Amino acid sequence: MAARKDGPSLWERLERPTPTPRQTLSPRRIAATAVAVADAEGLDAITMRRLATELGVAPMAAYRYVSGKDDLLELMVDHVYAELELPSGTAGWRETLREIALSTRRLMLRHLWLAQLPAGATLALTPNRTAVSERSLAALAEQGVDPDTAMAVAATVSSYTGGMTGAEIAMRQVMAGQGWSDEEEVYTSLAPQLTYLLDTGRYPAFKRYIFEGRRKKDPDWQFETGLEYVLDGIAARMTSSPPMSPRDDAVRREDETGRQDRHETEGS
Amino acid sequence: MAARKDGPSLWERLERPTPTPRQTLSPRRIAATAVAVADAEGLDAITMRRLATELGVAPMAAYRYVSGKDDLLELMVDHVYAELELPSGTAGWRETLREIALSTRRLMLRHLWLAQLPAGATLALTPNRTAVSERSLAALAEQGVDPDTAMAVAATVSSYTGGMTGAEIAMRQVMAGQGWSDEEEVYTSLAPQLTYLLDTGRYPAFKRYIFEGRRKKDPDWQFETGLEYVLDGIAARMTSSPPMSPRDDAVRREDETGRQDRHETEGS
DNA sequence: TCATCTTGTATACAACGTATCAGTAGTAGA
DNA sequence: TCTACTACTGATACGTTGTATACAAGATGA
Repeated sequence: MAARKDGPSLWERLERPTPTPRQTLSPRRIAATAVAVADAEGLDAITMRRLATELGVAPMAAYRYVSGKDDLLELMVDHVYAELELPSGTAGWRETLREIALSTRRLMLRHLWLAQLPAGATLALTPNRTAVSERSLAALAEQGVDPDTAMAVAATVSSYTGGMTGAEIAMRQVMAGQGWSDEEEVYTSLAPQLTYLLDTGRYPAFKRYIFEGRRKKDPDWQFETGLEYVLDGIAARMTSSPPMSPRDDAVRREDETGRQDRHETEGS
Repeated sequence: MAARKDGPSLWERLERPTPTPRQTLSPRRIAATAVAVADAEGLDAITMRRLATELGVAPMAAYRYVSGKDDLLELMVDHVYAELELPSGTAGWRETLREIALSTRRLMLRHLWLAQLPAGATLALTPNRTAVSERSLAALAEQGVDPDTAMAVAATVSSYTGGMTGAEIAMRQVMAGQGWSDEEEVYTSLAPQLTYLLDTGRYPAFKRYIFEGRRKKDPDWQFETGLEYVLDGIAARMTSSPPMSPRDDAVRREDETGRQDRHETEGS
């Protein structure tokens, strides 16, 4: 502490690892690194300190770019939503919404930690997430659907998608933690909690599904079945009540919208 | 440290506050207390220490009853699901599923922290949560729906319900944090984040909703509209493909099922 | 050359979840 | 009535976490 104001000696200077090329950090790099860690080890591995070591930087360094951990999580969400491939644009509303739903599910399965986020964080209004909503709303507006209905429809599909996929991921992780195989010895190697529940006899219909369900191991079928229900229900209303003010001039062309020229956080 | 083995003196004994009536704790009391705190101050207020002081007990005391904080959260979830009023049983599947969805939404709005839980915890298989699934599955089985389809239907509705209500709660909290009033000065007092997004011009359909949406402040309408879509879509499939093996003997009566004689965590 | 801005670093702290162990009130045998 | 036992609660402590604050070193512009 004595030689503080004298500056470092020559030897100290020589020993200093690298003259730290400035600007080693950026929101992009931070997001990409955090996402890589979360993909590999789950959301619990995301720690400001862990992130710092992964970036090769002091624990507090990232705070120049994110105001705190919540910010970091938002950044991560936006970063991965840039991956989501949006349908090209000429298909009808139904095909558009369907493809967005399937893409979203694939995205969540690729980044399981998305399902571990508190419900609020998943819904944060980040640029790339908003682009997805925009695509859905635009497809509906093009059909002449009024804004309120369009939002209700889009919210319905995306709620279904998020909820269903979240449940699928939770189930997967329980099964992985339990070391289940792929076959039908479900009951014998059941999680103790579940065994207890079923044996109370209070859940016969649930039990029947566990024993007799054939599609238990087919999450694709489950997801797509439910998705068709939802889309069918929407379609019924769309055709029964004729579209209001089709080609309203307030409906912008969406060629100019969407994802080209995206926000900072992009690519991977 | 000297008089350790002599035991407390008479005066010490007299001074001891209460001779601690045994069994001050129980899972019920723990759950009820934790729920009360979370209801009043949000999930972040739930701390093992805070819980302990609220119970008037040492920080580690609760660990005799829950193995850790995750356990505590599960206990809380189960505790509040005991509140959920299940439909009485004679209505058709559609009315049953509809009422369960509405009840679930009301429950979540009463306990906003349910939406803050990581997606996995909300789906934990607790007795009272399973009772809700059971009720849906039973209503469908009674109609002769096979177990796989019944589960797909039930999962669809509950995914929709959880996702939609979670989004509603997140929105509410953003609005509350921003101090919005009830009227149409939406854009001027908009959250800065949202203002920025809209001004990029990349989200015209989204922007149109913000400016022209009439039902923005009507979450009941939004929820029920989407719910009808979902139920309509299910109904279409149910009638088009005739039920298989109606009154199959594997379909138990559900008079005996459901929620009477519930698990430990009950009431409030 | 010097002041200023930017960017990463060092240190520190309060709060958290929880392991461990000690104490103590009730119960059961003698 | 005494003693041993058991079930429960309390105290203490440790490692980790998010983050406030103050500082230093490279970059920049006069």
